[in-house]
Amino acid sequence: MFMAQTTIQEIFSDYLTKKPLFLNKSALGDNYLPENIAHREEQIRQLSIILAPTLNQEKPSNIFIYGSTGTGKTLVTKHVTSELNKIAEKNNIVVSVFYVNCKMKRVADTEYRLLAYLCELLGKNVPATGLPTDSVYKAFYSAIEERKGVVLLIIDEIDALIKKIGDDFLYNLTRINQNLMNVKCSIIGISNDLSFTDYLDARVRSSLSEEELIFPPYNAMQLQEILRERSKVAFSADKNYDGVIAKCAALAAQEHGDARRAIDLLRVAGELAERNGDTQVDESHVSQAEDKVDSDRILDAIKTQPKQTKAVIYSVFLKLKENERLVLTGEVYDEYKTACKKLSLKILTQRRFSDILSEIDLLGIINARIISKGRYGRMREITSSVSDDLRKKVILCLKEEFYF
DNA sequence: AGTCCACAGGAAGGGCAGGCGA
DNA sequence: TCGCCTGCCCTTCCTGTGGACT
Repeated sequence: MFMAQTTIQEIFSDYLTKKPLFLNKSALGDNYLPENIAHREEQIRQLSIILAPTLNQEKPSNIFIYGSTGTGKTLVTKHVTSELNKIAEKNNIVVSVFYVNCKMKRVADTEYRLLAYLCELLGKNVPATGLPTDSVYKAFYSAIEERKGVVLLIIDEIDALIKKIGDDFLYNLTRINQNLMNVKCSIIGISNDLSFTDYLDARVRSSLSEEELIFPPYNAMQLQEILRERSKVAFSADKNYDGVIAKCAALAAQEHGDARRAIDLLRVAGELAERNGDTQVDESHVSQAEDKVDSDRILDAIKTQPKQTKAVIYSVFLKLKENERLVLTGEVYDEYKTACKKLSLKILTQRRFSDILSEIDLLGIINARIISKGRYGRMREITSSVSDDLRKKVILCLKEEFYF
């Protein structure tokens, strides 16, 4: 007991006396808005031009923004709209900006939930279930109407939502101004999927993408510059981080120039160094960070899933461990049934099971493709999109959660 | 050319939790 | 409180399908 206490005291006093690696870790966080956004000058300029009529109380065009993950779409949009807000406020112009991310599970992943969430943002509470959708629309319209002036709705990861619920919702949104008297409402849709508009009805497509902006991926040099800017704020100034930054940038550039990944790598490398008690971040920390960033993302995604989905993931991974490379739908369903019996969980039908497989495919946890084995049937061929180590970790993690 | 497998995935509907108005 | 409505999750029933086999 006494030993333990000294150890705790040692840890805490060590922490206090040691010079911290991080000065301001939030500069490497998800919600950090830097003052200068490097290599996005053109996109910022274009977006500002499109949104400028707002300041005359005119409705700006609806905008569609494309680009793969970590190309600065959300950041630029938030930056430009917040600048717009500042100027509007200074000149007593009424502009309201609302941001929703459709990937938020059980918050904005159906038409009803998204509308309910928007109502909440607009200051009107709508119950989580029970109301007909058209009355939620009415609540939404009246909440917007109270705003006056111009309302900008930023809908992030809109491709994920539309693939799930179809484009009727977008059709209603594009006609929103017909239902509004005092307010002009514009939509800024953000999509990771460049071919997303293929899914849309022609009418929706033309009215939603009155303007289009494309965000190209960053190259390694650009990523380095971004990281250098951030590291100036995040870390103590007396150390040299060039090697570390170069490595983070190179790794992220391989993954279609994803700046978020580069920043995550740098942050996690710093955290690992700090935890080890090292005084300097070096390239070995980045290598460790690479594994950790991937596994944390997948583990987080899995932890927030409902029980049945977890059981399906568990069965897939367990079967993959046996079969090494790939598994087929039928095999996994059998494994799933066994797992459910063990867990005294209700066994869902193959139909529902098939839908859950599609969902975890969309989450990027597995890769499934439909193959035909001739007279031996048509089925999904499932491979893992995560490393063996991580798969083992997930199995252990779920075992712990399920108590066996 | 026709058959047949083992599913994929669409359509319809049931049960449940929860809201609303009378 | 009650009857009726809704969205969500799920089941049941069904049609469609690519290609090995006959």
